[in-house]
Amino acid sequence: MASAKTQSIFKAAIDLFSERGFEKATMDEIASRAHVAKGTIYYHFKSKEELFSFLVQEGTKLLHESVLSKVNPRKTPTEQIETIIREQLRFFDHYRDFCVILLREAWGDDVRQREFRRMLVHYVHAIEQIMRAGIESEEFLYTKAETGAWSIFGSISMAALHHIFSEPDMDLLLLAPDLTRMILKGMVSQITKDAESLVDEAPRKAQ
Amino acid sequence: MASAKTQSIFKAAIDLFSERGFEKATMDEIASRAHVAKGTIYYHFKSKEELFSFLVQEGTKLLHESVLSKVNPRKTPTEQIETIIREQLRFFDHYRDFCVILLREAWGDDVRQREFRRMLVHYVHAIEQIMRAGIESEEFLYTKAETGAWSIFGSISMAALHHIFSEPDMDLLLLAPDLTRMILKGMVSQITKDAESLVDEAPRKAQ
Amino acid sequence: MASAKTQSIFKAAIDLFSERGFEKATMDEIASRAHVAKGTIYYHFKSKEELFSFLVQEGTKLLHESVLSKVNPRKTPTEQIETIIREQLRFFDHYRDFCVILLREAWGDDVRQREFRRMLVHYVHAIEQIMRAGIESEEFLYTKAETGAWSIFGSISMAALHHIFSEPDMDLLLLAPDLTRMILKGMVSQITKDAESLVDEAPRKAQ
Amino acid sequence: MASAKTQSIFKAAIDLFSERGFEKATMDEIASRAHVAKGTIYYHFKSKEELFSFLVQEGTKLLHESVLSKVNPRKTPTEQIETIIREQLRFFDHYRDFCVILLREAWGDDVRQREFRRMLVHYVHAIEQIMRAGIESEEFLYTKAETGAWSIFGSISMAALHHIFSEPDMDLLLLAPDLTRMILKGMVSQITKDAESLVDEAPRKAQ
DNA sequence: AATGAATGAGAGTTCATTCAT
DNA sequence: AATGAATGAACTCTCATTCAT
Repeated sequence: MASAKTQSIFKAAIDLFSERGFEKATMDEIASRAHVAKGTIYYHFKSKEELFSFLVQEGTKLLHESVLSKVNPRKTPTEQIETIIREQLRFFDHYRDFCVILLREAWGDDVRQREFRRMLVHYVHAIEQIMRAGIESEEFLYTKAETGAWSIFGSISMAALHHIFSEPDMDLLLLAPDLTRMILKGMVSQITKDAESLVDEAPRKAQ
Repeated sequence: MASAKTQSIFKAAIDLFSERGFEKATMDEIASRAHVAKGTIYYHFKSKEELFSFLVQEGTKLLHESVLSKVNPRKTPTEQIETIIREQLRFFDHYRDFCVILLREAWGDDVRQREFRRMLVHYVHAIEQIMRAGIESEEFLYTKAETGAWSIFGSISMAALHHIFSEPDMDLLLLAPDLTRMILKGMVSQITKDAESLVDEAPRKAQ
Repeated sequence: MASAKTQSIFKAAIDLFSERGFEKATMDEIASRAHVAKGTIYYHFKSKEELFSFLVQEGTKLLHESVLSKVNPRKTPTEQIETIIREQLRFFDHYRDFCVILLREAWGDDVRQREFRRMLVHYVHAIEQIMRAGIESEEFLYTKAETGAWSIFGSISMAALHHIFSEPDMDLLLLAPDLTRMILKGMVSQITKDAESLVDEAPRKAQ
Repeated sequence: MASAKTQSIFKAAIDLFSERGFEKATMDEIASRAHVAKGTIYYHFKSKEELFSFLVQEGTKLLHESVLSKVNPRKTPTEQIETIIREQLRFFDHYRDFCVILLREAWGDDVRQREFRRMLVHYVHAIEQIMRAGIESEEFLYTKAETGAWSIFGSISMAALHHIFSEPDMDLLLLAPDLTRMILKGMVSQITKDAESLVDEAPRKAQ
């Protein structure tokens, strides 16, 4: 599972799936970038789909671990969310290729895409749990936790994705302060916040 | 530009690009779903890329118009953002196929993808302008407008995308209240907000 | 179904399937011998299997028609069998390639092979019917008709097949007198026949 | 030549060549069914062709011995033929896999197939000799011995082959009485035989 | 303005064979 | 004597594009 060849195939595959997308990445090019013969890939992975699946599984597992292992469950939900934002940015910064794959290849009805979404859902669930705890303790405003979690995930991911393409040399961690503030405190400043009634307080029991 | 044939090719193409993605959608299937001969598509569009580009251009133009025409520039930035959230959700709800294409096909280095991003950037710029106005008038907390705009766009888009795949029958507009509250007021409730110092107030001049 | 291209693909396919067998015949070579591009074959036939099936169907249909149309149902079973031997040899002589395919590719558990056998069984059934009629009228010695029919088919086919490979220039029809005599009158001469009791008379009702 | 490994490779190869045919049987599957590593096969056999040739040689040698050792040269040609029919059926019943290989893989222009036919010809020659003796002694009707021998071989083989696929559980020896009668006495009953002149008496010297 | 038969470069995959251990 | 990871040539099949009609 971690021979030198397997490793180098793995690396080349991430590279190329990120660069060209699943469909346009070719096994020929993966092989040549991994400095192995094409047959060697098929000796280690049953098919292109399986290579991709393996990579996605390892990737999301790593995302899950990298981010959530940093979250201290004894801290407040607010602090936990703040950690998630920071660590997810750090992960995306480190694994830019995987980040691109993640946000591009998860949407569709292929088996591979469904499976990918399942792994992603698993990660977002963790955010959802923190939200629920915060709502329970009234530290957070009431929100449908599922929507909230995906909103947070989208906020971080899209900001990261945009910067990966528009400013490739930028350190994505620089986005953390702004994203944290926006996600936790919202856009509207204190001063005007009380006055407005645009946003209805959601009933605490509706869900 | 809008003959009956062109229209039906257009519809079929959106359908299939959304269903299968750019690479897996075939001209054969587009032709058959549009009830025209394959040659006919090439009579109207130079290539698959061009068909896709045309579709992306019309789509983002429509997104731009559908959403921004509803924004009243004489209202407050807060109200404008609220309108954008609602109208973007309405648009995504109406054009789910395009929404999927948008979020899946924009990321990569192909000409087609770059062009797609340029159109998208144009749309997000409009959000950015509103942010800047709000920050200027101190109605909004200070944030790097670019990051903020993409964060908002990501928040709405990802929540929508998730629900498109997990609850296909749901009316996406139902996400509006939660998203609006999260984006404008943030997650943290009033009570605890003052106490915490986790989120540093960003210096007003840094950008 | 009978365009010039389809015809030439058909011819080339028979040629090559006979020359190399189903597995070793390549679509590339079939295409080049048919003077069409490889894609053209796939435009007309879904797959190599389907091309083969089509060819087998046409071939066995032709065998069936060529041989059985010559059989006069008002003549005696003996005469009918004699016709079948002669006409099957004529067919094999004319379509040597198909003859080789027939006897080589029908045995196995692939869908293609099962289907092939079904067509073959259909042909041998016709021989079986004649046998049954002859047995009924006591013109023929009692024999299990199924076994008898396959015995006749095997006798003709194997003799033909052997000569196709060992004496490619020989007219297979020259085999007709010997085969007819052997099949109808057996090997043993009149003189000795009565004396021997080796072959038990089969009970007329056993089947 | 007969180590435990060689034996088990041999068995697995017969199995798979019969099940899938020469081309579709893979060395991987043969190795795995023989419970040896793939390299081991190549240690014992130079190539797939050679493995097949070895197997064919052993098989036809066994056929030759199994059948002809039962033929008593002091008995009449009629009795000898009767023995051959019975014993060939017994052999085919016992080695069904080899029987299928025999009748499927012998026809073609590959070296392997030519060699196979040479072995087969050797066996059929033995039948031919008996025929010649019978013709000489006027116990048999005059027939071109070569044609007659292949006719007999085809008759037995095709009947066996058909039943192997259509009634896998049947004992092939049950075919012996019918085949013996057909081959020795022919289809036509005594009563009508004299009357008919359809089958010309072949001139005794033509060959 | 519209067609669809024809194309061929290029994709994913298989597998007999080799060879260092 | 035996192994199995590695190879790459060769295979089937796909599909955007062309062009004569």
